[in-house]
Amino acid sequence: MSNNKSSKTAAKGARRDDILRAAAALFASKGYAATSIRDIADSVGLLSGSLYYHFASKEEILLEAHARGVAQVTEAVRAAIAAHSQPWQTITAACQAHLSVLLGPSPFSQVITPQFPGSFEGTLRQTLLDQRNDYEALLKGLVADLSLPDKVDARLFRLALLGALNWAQTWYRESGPSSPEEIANDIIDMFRNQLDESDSSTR
Amino acid sequence: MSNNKSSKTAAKGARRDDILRAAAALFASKGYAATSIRDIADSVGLLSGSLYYHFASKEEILLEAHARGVAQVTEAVRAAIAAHSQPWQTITAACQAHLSVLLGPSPFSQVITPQFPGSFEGTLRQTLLDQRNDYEALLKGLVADLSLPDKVDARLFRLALLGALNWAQTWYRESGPSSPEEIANDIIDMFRNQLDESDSSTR
DNA sequence: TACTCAAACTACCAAGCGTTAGATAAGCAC
DNA sequence: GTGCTTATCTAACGCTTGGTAGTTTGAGTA
Repeated sequence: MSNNKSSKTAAKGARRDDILRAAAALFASKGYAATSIRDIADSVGLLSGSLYYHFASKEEILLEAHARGVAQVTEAVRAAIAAHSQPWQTITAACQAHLSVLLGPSPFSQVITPQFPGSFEGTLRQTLLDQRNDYEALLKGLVADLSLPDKVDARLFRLALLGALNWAQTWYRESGPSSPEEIANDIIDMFRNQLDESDSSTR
Repeated sequence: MSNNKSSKTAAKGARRDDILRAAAALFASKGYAATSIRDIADSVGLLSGSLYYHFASKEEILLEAHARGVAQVTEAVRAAIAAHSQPWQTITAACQAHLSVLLGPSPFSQVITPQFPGSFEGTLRQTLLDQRNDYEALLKGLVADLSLPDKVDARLFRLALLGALNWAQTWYRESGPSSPEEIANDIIDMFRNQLDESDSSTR
């Protein structure tokens, strides 16, 4: 029965997913080093040894969770970009997508930022960096399209914007007054007006 | 001999200082959870048990290192503020001081940011938050003095600015093209011009 | 009914963890 | 020089860590 096979596959995928999801949530809230393999197993209702049927190591869990987080953000931003053509509208939509995934319910995207600071070493560190590279390149392109005035350094603009956005992970509460999209929009506004004196037609 | 006593006190203080310094550097680079008491002892040339002559626990080391970091930044910013009176000049000087300490050689200030994300629980978490509160209040005052236009939310302005600045910890390299002061200055510029159409006299 | 196999469990390992207690050696005080 | 203090080392404690090996379970297949 093909139905059988597919449900089995789905079930297996679901288990992996559960584990990754639980691990991502724990990594995001306590940090990677402070999260034990037993914490993860507990939170998904298994015993510690059982995780090694699904994953080869703790590192593998981190890498896959991180990859999913990056993929989710990238996808959302790609979709947002595709829906616009005017550069400032495009980057605004991209920032909204970025922040709404980052502050949204998915535990994967929350793994991305706080872990980063260089806390890791060697191969692990490099793999994490590689996973981000495509996304960084995407953002670079968006900033380049803005054709900023010469006096504004595009690199610093991108880094400052990204910092302002990502920092929201530190203080954002779902119960607060603004949605992620509103926050992203307001932040973009702060970065904008002085830069486009000659091109405020779309505002 | 009073000389004797003072040199003794100084020596003791110096040891504590060495340990805190080494611990702060390790916490900043590997994270608190991933840093063992033996790592700290090794890096200062002692054995693990000996640290407990100087500190009661690993947590105490973190708390004191964190407090020193916050104190260093606060002091630098206070001094910068005192030297100016015009609001935008004042906040610019404050941001320069903030960033130059944060990206400077002191390991203490580097403990402040990356550790934060909520990674800690209970009393420890609250104590860390309390240590930051005074500094946050200081910044709030600076932003309030700017008398921003009504359409700009002062809270979001402060958080976005702080995010843009602090994010530099992620990407700043001493070998890069800009100094912390230049970076802070350029970031403030990005946030500024659109906000003071009526008050650009000091630019 | 017997076989297969995914998916879990049980039980353990060696290493490392934070922390403690007691011994030791040097320096100052009387 | 005897005694107190400071700063360290030695050695161990109980516990947790990431990881492994072997066993059991239960459902699907022949």
